[in-house]
Amino acid sequence: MAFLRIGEVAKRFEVKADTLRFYEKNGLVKASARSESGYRLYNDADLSRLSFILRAKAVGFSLTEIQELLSIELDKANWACADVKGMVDNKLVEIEAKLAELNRFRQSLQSLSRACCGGPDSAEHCSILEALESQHVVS
Amino acid sequence: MAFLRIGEVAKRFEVKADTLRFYEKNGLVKASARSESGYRLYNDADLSRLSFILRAKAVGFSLTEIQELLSIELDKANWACADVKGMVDNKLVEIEAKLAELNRFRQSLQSLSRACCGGPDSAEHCSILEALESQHVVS
DNA sequence: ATAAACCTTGGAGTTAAATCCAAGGTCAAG
DNA sequence: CTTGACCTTGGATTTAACTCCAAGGTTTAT
Repeated sequence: MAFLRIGEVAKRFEVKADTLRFYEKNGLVKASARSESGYRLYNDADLSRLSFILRAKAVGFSLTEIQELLSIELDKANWACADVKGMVDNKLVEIEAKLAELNRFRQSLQSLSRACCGGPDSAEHCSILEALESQHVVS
Repeated sequence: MAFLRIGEVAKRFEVKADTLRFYEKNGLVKASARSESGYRLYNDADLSRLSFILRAKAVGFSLTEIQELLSIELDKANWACADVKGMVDNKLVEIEAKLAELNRFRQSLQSLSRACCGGPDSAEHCSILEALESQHVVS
């Protein structure tokens, strides 16, 4: 169980040290120890918590939502399984929706990419909007 | 080709009229006509453009990125097919990555949901972090 | 013909999520 | 024993993306 200081952690996860302090201030990750001189020391558990946060952020969750998910972790004993399951299942629904939209978007861009000759000709006929309109679903 | 005023558009797309004016100010969608008295009038093309913007936003693109994609549309004649294809293919790579991450996240939450009894018992053993750790990929 | 519900503009305010700054303490290397 | 790279805190600033406000013009329903 090696301890890392904030700069090292920042480098590994490609975030600013300031961001880590910001996360700590907002109750997202807290270095579980301090050196004699007050330096933050992160252990493996801290790092997986951070990893979770960054991954959740990458898929579009806000810090508030992430905190909510992590709060389950904080005092598991005071949550009923049903609560946890409900919460997680809600997030799953959101994720499914995002996944569907993302797939749709990908399809559109793929069909555009295929339609586009890719050569030096004018892109007169490469229309993103046209490509997307084929999948259009507005009232 | 019916024209809609800003309030109607706002209602249909579930955004604020202010947001539409904001998008116009930032070069994202502009009502293609105005009434005698100066009211914005949106036509179908405007609406599909707006639809594109909102969908792109929903899958996590910033307004700047969206503007970039739409700028292709603006003066297609001055772009080579290769430029467009390159740009679109870049976005596709980003989308694939996001999709992969989202899938990974979903898997984790699913396995957590399955592991969680869902009953009234204490959630002592429902660990989001544990669930995610099984898929952990940090240096 | 007037109230209620729209719309206009310019500009100010808000929120989330950082990011930066200043003033100072710590630590390893030469 | 000092130089340079770290770290600390509190607080200010920035950026994106809205969101609101004030003062006033327009439309529509009664």
